[in-house]
Amino acid sequence: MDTFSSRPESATAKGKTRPLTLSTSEIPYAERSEWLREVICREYANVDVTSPTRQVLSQDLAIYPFDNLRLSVIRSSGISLRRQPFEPSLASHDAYLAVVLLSGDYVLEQDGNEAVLQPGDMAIYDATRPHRIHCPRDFSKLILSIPRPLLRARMAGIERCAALRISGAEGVGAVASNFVRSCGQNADAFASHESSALADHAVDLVTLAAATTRPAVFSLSDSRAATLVRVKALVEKCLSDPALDPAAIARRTGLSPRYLGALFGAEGMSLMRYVWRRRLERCASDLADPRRAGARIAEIAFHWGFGDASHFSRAFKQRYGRGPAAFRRGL
Amino acid sequence: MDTFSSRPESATAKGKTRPLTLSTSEIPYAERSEWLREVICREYANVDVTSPTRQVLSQDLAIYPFDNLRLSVIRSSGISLRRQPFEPSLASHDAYLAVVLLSGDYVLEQDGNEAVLQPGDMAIYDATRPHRIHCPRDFSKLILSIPRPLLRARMAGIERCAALRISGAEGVGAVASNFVRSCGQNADAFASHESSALADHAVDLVTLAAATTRPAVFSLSDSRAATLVRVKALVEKCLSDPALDPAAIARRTGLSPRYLGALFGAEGMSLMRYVWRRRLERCASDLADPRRAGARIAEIAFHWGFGDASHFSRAFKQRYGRGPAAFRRGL
DNA sequence: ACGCGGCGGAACAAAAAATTGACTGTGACG
DNA sequence: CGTCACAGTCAATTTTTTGTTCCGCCGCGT
Repeated sequence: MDTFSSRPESATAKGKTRPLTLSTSEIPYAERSEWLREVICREYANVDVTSPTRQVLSQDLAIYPFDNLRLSVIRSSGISLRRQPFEPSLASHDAYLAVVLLSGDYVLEQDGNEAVLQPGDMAIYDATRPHRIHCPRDFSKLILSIPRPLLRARMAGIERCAALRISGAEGVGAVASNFVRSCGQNADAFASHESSALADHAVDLVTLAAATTRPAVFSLSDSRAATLVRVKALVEKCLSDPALDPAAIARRTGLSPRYLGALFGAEGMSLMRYVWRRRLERCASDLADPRRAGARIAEIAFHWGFGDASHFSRAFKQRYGRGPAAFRRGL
Repeated sequence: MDTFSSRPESATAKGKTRPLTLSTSEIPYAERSEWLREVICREYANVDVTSPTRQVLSQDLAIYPFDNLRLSVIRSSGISLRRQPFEPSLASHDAYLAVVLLSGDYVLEQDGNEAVLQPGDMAIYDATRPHRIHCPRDFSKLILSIPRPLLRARMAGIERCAALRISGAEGVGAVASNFVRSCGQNADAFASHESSALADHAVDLVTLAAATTRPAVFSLSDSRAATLVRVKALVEKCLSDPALDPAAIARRTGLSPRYLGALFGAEGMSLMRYVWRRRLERCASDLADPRRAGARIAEIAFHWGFGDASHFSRAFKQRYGRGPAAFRRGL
């Protein structure tokens, strides 16, 4: 278990995050292939590892915890990875991987799609389903591991995208790719609340770029799930409106209040309950945000649609165990 | 009205945004200064324009509408801008400007803060309040114009930050600076809904970086920060009074000397230390000013409240690395 | 060593804000 | 259609902030 060079640290006292670093450099040649397979299986997905050139494999990787995401910086010799149809998966691996190629060549195949990446390009694929990755020579890349629910919440049609290539040459793809690269370069210097904010932006930018690349896939309205996503997006926009009630949401979405109730009921939550939960989450996030350190608690509450400080205080304590003031001070 | 080269287009049918581009290249030398003043006043803020080197001014700018923001890409010869206290303002100019320096030198002063930028660095300032910008030679920059309400919604303490420098060398500042630069490079390719999403991210990142840079300013609560600003303004007025001591400031502000100390202590500086720094900066600015080339150094020092020339010389050397005379000769 | 002016700590009063408790309507869910 | 839980209100109570005064410390010039 401790063949590995350094240990993960979620966060030090100062709030800085420290990476888990791994390297083949200390591993005897004969064992590298097996060692690498174990590492990749443990950290990303169950795959077979082979060397396309029959040369000795080498790889260095640094994995930064990034709120719910993980950002990995990887330098590697040529390598081939393949995931077979029936590999079992750990729940913790139920994620999409967004890969940003820094140098070298990278070919990714999944579900009959083939993505050939140039340095700077990005690709998204589902780590839990069969895929093949082929890199004929030395290369380096970043990998952003995005838990499935997180991604699904922002992009309804995500299940339909396999090995989706996003050009890093221009437009939103370039911005997103650049952003992830900046994060990779500066990952040592982030405090934990910063990582968390940046992770949010990263997911958002990647999905935005994906949507731009493949508008067709995502507009196909599938069913209730798509509607739900739409409604949630609407709610998100209106959160700060104190006069937000089921009727208003119904009007703005063109659905009947009853149907809305049913939609959310299927998720085990009522519509208004969802709204309140989101509002509380926004407040909590503002309270934790140093940018808002000077703002009065009641102001934050009011800003997110609460009409009454005392009510807010109670609701908050109910959800987070401690009152808003306590929450702000000792996270 | 149509002295200008191309027209703004909010959005074409395809959703692409097109920049408004302006250039001095077609303007006769004699009219450039006036033309540039008009352009800057129309697009950004009412300022005076001068050439620090008495050379002919030249400037190219492209302004991209970016949802509620505007992103400008600017290349310019050396230039000095100054906004006076009582300039009237258009409502449309009620914005903060985030400037990202691409190349050259840039010195920005506002409310007693001085920001000296390296390429890659960022700074935020309030376009509606007095400020001075000094660029001794050719430079290029991006400007992100952020409407005040937009910024205020995300950052409680925004009113307090004047000429806030954000290092682009590392951490969140680097990510934010990079992001804005990416946006600038790809601004031609964005569809309007993309611009709008990116604008959101840009504001968020800039504020996040700002918060990281100056936690002290933001950890102050609103009212305390407001009194601090008030005190600083008072100090600014009295700088040249040699009999300015904590007691005098206390009397004039109606606060106790002790409280004043605590106020400045929160910013990591003591009251008199601040006064000194400001006096030195005023002296430095006078020393660099060709109009005062004839004034004796001691005269300048006395004028800004120093009582003793030798004391001044020592303090100056401590802050600026060289003595006042050397400073005046070669910057 | 001595006095002076500025600096920052502790104790404290007043004011403002946050939290709690008791009580009331209304919508959610069976 | 009844029950129940929970959003909202008002007043009482507790905690935090805002400033104050008093005091000792330190660096500086003599």
